[in-house]
Amino acid sequence: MEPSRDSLDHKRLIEVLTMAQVQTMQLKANLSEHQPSFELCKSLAQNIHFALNEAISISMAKLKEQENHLPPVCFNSPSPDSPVTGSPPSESSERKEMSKKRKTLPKWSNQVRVSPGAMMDTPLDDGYSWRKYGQKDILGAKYPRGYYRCTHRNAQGCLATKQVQRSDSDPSIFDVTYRGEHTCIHKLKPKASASQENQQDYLSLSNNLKVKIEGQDHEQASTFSFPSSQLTYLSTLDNHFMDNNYFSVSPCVNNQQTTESDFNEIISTMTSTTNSPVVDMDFMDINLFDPNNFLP
DNA sequence: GGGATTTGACCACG
DNA sequence: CGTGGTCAAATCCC
Repeated sequence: MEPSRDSLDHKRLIEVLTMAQVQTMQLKANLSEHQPSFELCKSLAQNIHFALNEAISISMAKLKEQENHLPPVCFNSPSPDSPVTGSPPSESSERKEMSKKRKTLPKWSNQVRVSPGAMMDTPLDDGYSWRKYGQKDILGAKYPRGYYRCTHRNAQGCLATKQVQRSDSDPSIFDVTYRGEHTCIHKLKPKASASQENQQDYLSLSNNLKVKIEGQDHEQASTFSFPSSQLTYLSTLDNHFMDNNYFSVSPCVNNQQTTESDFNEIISTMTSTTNSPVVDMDFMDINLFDPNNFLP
């Protein structure tokens, strides 16, 4: 039973808002710590901003949609194979029938920072079993890029692949780009059962894990971060293909003695300094990395 | 011996 | 034609 586009958008809206809420809790928790990580706060605030931006964008687009009685716009960008009734408006730009070979798979990337001491070549075990099928020196990059595909490609026809590249600026950061969704019946981590310690391993390895989802047709991208502490990433972001970014960690929320004012201050500061017209999709240009936007 | 990795060649795309 | 992604033979490792 195929859900309607409308319900998909609503679902997406809920996901995004849930995301914002989760990140907000994490931000609060972090601020209540003895030494709040500025980087973490910045990252969380940025993610919240993105999430809310997207939520507003969805809402406004839906509103416009209803006003104009236009066919629904779906914000669940992937799944290009789904035969959407209605003309795709993005087809105006004459793409010369992009050969069906590449570019058809959804793509998103993580930035994984491993703990500085552990300079392992395997940045982050994401729970899937990968098989390396290539390595390439990339122009301008200090380190080669590794190409991996799902081990079950032959057995189950799983087309998921990923690329891993070490950041040349910071060798402890790996840029992991996922492509395609896992169709394999996959057992999460053949190792130890999903014990708490094992999950703590994930945390220690992913000090700062960013997930960037990229649609194929538009440049719009959403970015979310996974902080090292109190990782409680609940949403599936886009359950079309986000399975392997699903980290379920015991929600060890800190004591909630955070002063609401501190938190609100940061948020208000952020929104006031980045008062962009939210609907525009170019919010990636917003200078969220200016520390002045976040300094208390 | 079987599966994973390495590595140069090949190919598609811009 | 250069670059990035994939193939596949050779090699490695258990």
